[in-house]
Order: sequence, then C-alpha cells, then structure tokens
Amino acid sequence: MQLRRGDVLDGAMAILDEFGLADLTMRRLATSLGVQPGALYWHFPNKQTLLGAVVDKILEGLDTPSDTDRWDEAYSELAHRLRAALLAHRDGAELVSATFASRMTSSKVREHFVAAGTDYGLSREHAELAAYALLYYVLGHTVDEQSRAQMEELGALTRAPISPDSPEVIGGESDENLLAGDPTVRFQFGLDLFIDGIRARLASPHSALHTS
Amino acid sequence: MQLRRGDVLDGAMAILDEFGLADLTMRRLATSLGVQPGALYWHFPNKQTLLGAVVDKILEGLDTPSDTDRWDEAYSELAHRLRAALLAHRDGAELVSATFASRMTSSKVREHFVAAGTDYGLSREHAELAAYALLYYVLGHTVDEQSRAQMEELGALTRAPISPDSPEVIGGESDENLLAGDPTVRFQFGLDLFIDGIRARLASPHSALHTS
DNA sequence: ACCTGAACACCGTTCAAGT
DNA sequence: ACCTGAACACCGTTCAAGT
Repeated sequence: MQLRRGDVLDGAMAILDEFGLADLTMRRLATSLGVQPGALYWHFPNKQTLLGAVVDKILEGLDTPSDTDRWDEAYSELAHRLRAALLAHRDGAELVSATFASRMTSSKVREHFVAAGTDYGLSREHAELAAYALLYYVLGHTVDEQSRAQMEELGALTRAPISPDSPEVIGGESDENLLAGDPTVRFQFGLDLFIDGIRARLASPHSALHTS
Repeated sequence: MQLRRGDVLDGAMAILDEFGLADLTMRRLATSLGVQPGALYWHFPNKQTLLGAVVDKILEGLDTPSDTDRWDEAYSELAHRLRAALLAHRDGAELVSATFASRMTSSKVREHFVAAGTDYGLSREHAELAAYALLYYVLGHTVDEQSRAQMEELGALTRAPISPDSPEVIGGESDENLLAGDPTVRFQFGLDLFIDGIRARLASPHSALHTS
C-alpha cells in the first residue's frame, strides 16, 4: 500500500518522540517506513521542508484565540501555551528554535504575539519588536529547560548507585541549587520581566528610544 | 613542523570567518592544516570540545568590567558587547547559541550578567533568572539579525539584475518594512523592555511571583 | 504516480601502525 | 609525542530505471 505525505510526517513525529532529533534522519525514517531513502523525496523536496512540516504540527493549536481581555494575560497565556507545545515533544524546543530563523517570520504564532500588543495600544512596530523579544525568551528558556531535563534523565539512570529508595541526599545541590525549583516559576519570572517592560512602554510610549 | 593546539584553533576560526559554520568540519579543517583528519583528535577529544574552544575565543574580552555605576547601564553595555562579539564572526551567534545550553552555565559571561543584578539589590536567584532571560534575548535576537544579514547578502548578489547604480526602488519594501531599520535600535528596544522589567522588580520585589 | 537501486559526495571518530 | 592510513558507520540527495 502506498505511502502518503501524512504517513511520512507521522513517522517523523514518532521517531522524534521516541529517539529524539539526532535520530531523525531521512535514512532512519525511510527504514521505519519500510521504504528506500529516495522515496521520501517524492513527498518532500528535502529534509528542511520535512522538519518545517513537523514544526507546524508541533505548533498547531497555538492559534486558538485567548478569551481574556487583558493584554498582559493574553501575552502570558500565549507564552505558556507555546512553552507547553514545545515541551510536549522530545527536543521540541530545539527543533522549533533551529527552524525559527527561517520560518517563524511567516508563522501564525508570531502574528498572535504581535496582535496581543497592537490590540492594546502598542504601535505596530513596537508590537513586532516586543513579540520577537518574547519569542526569543520563550524559545531560549524552553530549549534550556528541556535540555536540562534530558540531562537529568540520563543522570538519574547513571546515578543512584546504592539503592533506588535511599533517603534524600543533602548537600549535593550546592552546585546549582539556585537554578533548581519549579521550571514553570522560573519561566514566569522572565515572562513577568517582559510584561512589566511592555507595561512601562504602554505607560510612556515616548521613552521607547531612550537607553533605559 | 608540528601542529599545536593553537594552530588548530586558528584554523577553525579562519574557516568559520571565511566559509561559515556549515563548512567548519573536522575533515575540511584537517585539509586546510595539511594534515589527516585523525591528527585533530590528538589535540581535541572531539568536535564539540573544539567548538567550545572557538566559542571561548569569540567571547574573550567580554569580561572586562564596565566602568559605570548604574546597573541599567551595566546591563546595557554587557548586552551590547555580547552582541558585538557575536556579530564579529560569521555565524558567531548561531555557534554560540548552539553551544550555549551545554556550556554557558560555566561561562564568565553569564556570571557577569548575574553580578550586574546582585550588585544593585536583586536577590541572587532573581539576578540568575534575569541574567538568563537577558542572555536568551541577546542570543535569539542576534542569531536572527545575523541570519537575516546573510540572507540579504545572498539576495544582493542574486538581485540587482539591471544595473548596480540604478535609482532606489520604492514600493518593494512593503513586505517586511516594519522590521527594517537600524538593527541596533531594534536590539535596544527589547533590551529596554528587559531593563524596565528589572526596574519594576527592584521597585517592588514582592511582585516577582505574581502573574504580572 | 510512486518507488527502487545504486550511486555521489560527503560526515565524525577510532586505532593500529609508523616516526 | 604526534601523526598517517585506513577503515567503520553513518549522513542528505539525485536520478535512471522499474512498476
């Protein structure tokens, strides 16, 4: 039976979720679909385009409008939804981040971030710039968060040499303890930094070009 | 005459600047040094480590302390210096960004961003989070800026089909005109967003955990 | 229309063996 | 100590030829 474009996409998502971005190669994908590598190029012109389609799948659902009428809540919700979408797939943040430069310009997600600004008094240009700044933050934070989480998964398997139900070790976290804690709270902190910055811009729009 | 570690590093920087990150392969580097690929593995255990050393070179000089006593100027100067360092090498932003997750935790640059916060009343934890948020922004913005600039270079060679000294075309920039303009000004806008957000945090530290 | 077979031009890394 | 030679196990992409 014939391979359809959707099958290729589903196969790619499956490899991504199970084995990660590094294992998402055209040859491995072909093998998992029981087909020769060249066959994939009938459905997608190249790997870049395939990954773009995967990114669109990861990001789909982000465009349902927020039901709040507060601009700060709209920004916050959008940011949290984007983060959640990235975290929902293995290496999701890294993949979207890597494709971002060439594709996010035409993305719906970007437009929604912009709209959340223009709807509440920001000029088009300032809303664009604020949207990008926020996107950079969300992507950067989430790439970092996800890679740390994956490192910890590996560490959890490598560590625990004595007993799995040993009492909690105290004193081993002096290393990076300040960066521990609920990632969502850490995410929210940077988000609030942005939102407060935008609030200042809305309060006194003419300060935009001053160096702080 | 023998190959030293420094020669390998210099060769890597030369390929990066002349041909870009995609051409910075171990085999190409070996060829440019007149040596077999395996020889590089005597000086560096793997490519990742080599790239890490290249990143350190790109980022060296970032740790000279700022002479200002204003925290906002310290943040701003640090951010501008980081951006300048990234822009000083072809694909510099992309390279540093790619290595960031695994290496910036131990970077001097990160520590300086943190210090710029703690020196002026931010708690250690908040300063850490603010530093990361700002780093994500600078990296994201600069990767974007640099990739756009490189696309334009290609476009400038592909375009201009009639005459190189033709009068300026009007009407062709409706496409993305809002995102044109001085990149430094655009960079400053997002930077000010951050700094104003931090200012709000300094003014009322207890609002940190509220959703804006 | 859709896929195979087979090649092209590459990668990073390892390692016995040379000097 | 430092490097060569040669291999191993991969990549993405193309394209004549098959069905």
